[in-house]
Amino acid sequence: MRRDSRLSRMLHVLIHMDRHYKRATSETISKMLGTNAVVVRRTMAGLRDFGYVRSEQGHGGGWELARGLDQITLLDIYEAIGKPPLFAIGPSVDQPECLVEQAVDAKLGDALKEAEALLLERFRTVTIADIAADFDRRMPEGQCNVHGNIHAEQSASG
Amino acid sequence: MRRDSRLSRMLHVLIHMDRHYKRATSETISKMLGTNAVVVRRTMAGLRDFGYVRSEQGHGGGWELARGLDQITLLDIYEAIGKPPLFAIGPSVDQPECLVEQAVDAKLGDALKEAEALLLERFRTVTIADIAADFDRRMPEGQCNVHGNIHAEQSASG
DNA sequence: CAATCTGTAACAAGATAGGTTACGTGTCTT
DNA sequence: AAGACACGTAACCTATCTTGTTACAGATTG
Repeated sequence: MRRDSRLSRMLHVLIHMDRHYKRATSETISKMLGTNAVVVRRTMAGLRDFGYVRSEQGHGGGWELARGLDQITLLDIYEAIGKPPLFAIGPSVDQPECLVEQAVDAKLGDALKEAEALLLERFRTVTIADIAADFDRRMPEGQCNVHGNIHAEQSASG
Repeated sequence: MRRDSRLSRMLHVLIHMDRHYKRATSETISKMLGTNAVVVRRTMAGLRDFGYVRSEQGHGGGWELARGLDQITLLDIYEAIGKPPLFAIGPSVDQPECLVEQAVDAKLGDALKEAEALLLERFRTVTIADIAADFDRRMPEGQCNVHGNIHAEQSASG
C-alpha cells in the first residue's frame, strides 16, 4: 500500500452523491472509485456513525447524504474515517530512555505538530461544498465527465 | 512497519558521534539505536554520499563526522536519506480522469503542500547543533544517560 | 595471512490500506 | 410467504515499505 486515500475518496464520493437524485448503492459507488463494494461500506460506515450519510438496507436501499455539503468540512470527514496518521515519518520508539534521543524527538515533534496544526486548520475551514464549487467552475453544466454514465444507469433503473 | 524513523535515528546518532572522540563502528552505533549493523550502514550510506560523515573500511575503521553539527540542518539529513514521503495520506490515483476527483485532490494537495512547506522550512532552519544544545541544557555534564557505557567500552578498547 | 570493518545483495518480518469471498440480516416486491 | 436486493461484517489475501537478519565479498591493519 502507498498512502491512505480514504479522505480523498470520501470527499470524491460525497460530491457525486450530492449530484445524485437518489440513493447510490455500494456497488455503484465502488465503480466510481474503482474499488470494491465492501471497501465502500467499510469506509462509509464511519461517515454514517458521525451522521454525515444514511444507509438503507434492502430492496431500493443504498446511501444518501444526511446534510448539505456546506455543512461538512474536510476535518469532519478526516475524523469520521478514524483520524488516520497524517505523517509518514516519526520517532523510532515512543518513549526513548536516551536523553539525546528525547531532545531529537522533541525538536522533530515540534516541527511536526506545527505542520499538523496548519493542515488540520485548513481541513477545518474548507467545506466539501467549497470543493464542489471548484468543480462547478470548471464544469458549468455540472455533469461529470467520467461518471455521467453511472448516473444515467441509475436514472434508467429508477 | 509504522513510520519511517530514519531521520530521527540519524540525528540521534550524529549527536553521539559528535561526543565520540574516535570512530564508531556500525556495530557500536547499532547498539545505540537498538538495531542492526547492516541497517546502520544502509541508512548512513546516504549521509556519506552527501559528505556529512566519512567511513573507513578495515581494521580500526568505522564512522566519523565530516563536518560540525552546526553545519548540518535537519533538511540536509532528510535529503540525504532520500527525501522519503512526509505524509501518510494522499490521493487514490495520480492522475484521475474524473474532474470531481481532480478538484478534490487539488484542494487536498494545496493543504498538504502548505503543511509540507512549513515542515521543510523548519527542517531548513534547525541545525543538529541546535538539538545538541537542547540536550546540553538538560545534561550539563554532556554525558549520555544511556549510551555512556558504550562510550566507555570504546574507551577501554582504544 | 588473520582479524576487523564496511558494502551490498537477498530474503524474512511486521504493519497497514486495500481487495475479495462468504454469509448473515433487513427490506421491498410479487 | 418467497425471492431479490442491498447493507453489515468477518476472514483472509495482496501490495508496499521500513526494518531486521544472514551471508559473503572487498578493503585495511598488524
